[in-house]
Amino acid sequence: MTAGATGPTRVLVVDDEPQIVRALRINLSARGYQVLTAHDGTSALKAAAEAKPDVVVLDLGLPDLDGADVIAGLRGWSTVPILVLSARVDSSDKVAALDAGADDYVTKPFGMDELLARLRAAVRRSSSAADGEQAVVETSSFVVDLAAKKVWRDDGEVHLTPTEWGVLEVLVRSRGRLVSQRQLLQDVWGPKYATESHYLRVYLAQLRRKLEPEPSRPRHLVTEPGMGYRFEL
Amino acid sequence: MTAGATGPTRVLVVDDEPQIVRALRINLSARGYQVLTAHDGTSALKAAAEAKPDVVVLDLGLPDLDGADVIAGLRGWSTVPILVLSARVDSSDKVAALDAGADDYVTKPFGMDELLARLRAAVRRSSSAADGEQAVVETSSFVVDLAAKKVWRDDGEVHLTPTEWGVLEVLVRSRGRLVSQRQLLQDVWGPKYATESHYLRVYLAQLRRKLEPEPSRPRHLVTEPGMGYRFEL
DNA sequence: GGTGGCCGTCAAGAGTCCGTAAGGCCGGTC
DNA sequence: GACCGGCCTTACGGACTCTTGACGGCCACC
Repeated sequence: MTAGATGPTRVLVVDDEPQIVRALRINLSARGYQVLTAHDGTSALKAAAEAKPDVVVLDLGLPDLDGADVIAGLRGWSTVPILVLSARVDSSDKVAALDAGADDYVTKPFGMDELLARLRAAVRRSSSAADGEQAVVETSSFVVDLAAKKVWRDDGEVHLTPTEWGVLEVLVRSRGRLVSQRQLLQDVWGPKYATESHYLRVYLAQLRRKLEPEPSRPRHLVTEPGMGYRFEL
Repeated sequence: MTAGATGPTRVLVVDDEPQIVRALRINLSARGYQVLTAHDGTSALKAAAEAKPDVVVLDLGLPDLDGADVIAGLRGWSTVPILVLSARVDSSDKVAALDAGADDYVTKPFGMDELLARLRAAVRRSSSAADGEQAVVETSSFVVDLAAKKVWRDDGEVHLTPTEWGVLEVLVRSRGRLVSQRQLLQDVWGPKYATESHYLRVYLAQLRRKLEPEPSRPRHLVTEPGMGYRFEL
């Protein structure tokens, strides 16, 4: 549940050893991450500023800048999670990096499984922290705030019942995509109700009456006959 | 979930080896942390619910519960940083713990310097995430000072009982957003009370009587039937 | 042209949830 | 030992919501 903008998680990999970069790129891409790379501290700072990655994997042994300087350079304007990679096992190096603002420290050689798990942990933390900020979806006739659980129309706030919310939330969360009746029923009413498609007719009608400008000709809560329902902006 | 502002950082140390507990207690206390301890998973969950520590140091080799269960038990209601301590170096253990919701993983034997640095990093993250909150919140009919734990109305200071304050604090901290009954109960009474929703009816009524101009027609402490409660400015 | 499936609409009873008030229990204080 | 404040529990009336059934329109297929 990354904040606001959907899409793949962007990882900036900073290392001057091509083998490491290559191994990380392969493993991360295979798991659906979008991978950006930099080979020295200067270009890393530049890339971070331009691409705004969701997490940074940073090797400390860079040719141009000291590792602590790179961390400081990032921390000056960003709270992006930084996962430090280093060949140095000395604890004073770890302490220095962590106190400079790194989020985690992994020593080379590292297990790819462990690195990926630590990466997941770092991303999970930062996304849940930023949660509740950008959960607002806007259409031409109404506005949905998923975090606050509120809906507005031009003429003011609209009150929804819990079940109405359940249905709307599932649809809005997969905006644009088709949601099957079965899926919708299971998410809102539970697995036992997967075939009670009558419920959907009742509640979709209710939502349209409250939200659509012309309830009989819905533009945002659309029926796909025989398949399911779709929320369109 | 980090407690307001003041006071020393509270660390909950969970380990069944007295030597480790003792070493951590000495080192942490010397650096100004307030140390709580538990020697098994059950009492750890209980202590966490009651004392609301700012960070948890958790050994995985506990006598009663599996480490993953302890993590899951905490993550069910809290986002407190969890730093796992373990003798197992196998990477699958690390992956399991991190994916269960742990924030960091340190293998025994560990360097105290490194552990402290990782602890600082974990605390720094969670406190900066909770940062940017205003300590004083003002509505049209009363004023709440979260740091001082005080409330005023036009006609002077209002005395709240500890439980009343707990409820109000959770609601004010997520102002505007809906707080589910479950969330509210878990934050104020602890995870075991997640279904005792009649507590909320009683205490919300009490708060309204003390704070709302028209207790029977609340404007700031609003009920969303079937879903939860919401604090509005 | 008929028929059956699928969807939308409406209405009513059953059931759930909420607000309110009052009483008992416990621990602290004088 | 009596008092008191705070917390938990219980009961009840009322409002709202969910569920359910019936009916009509639309379309595709026979």
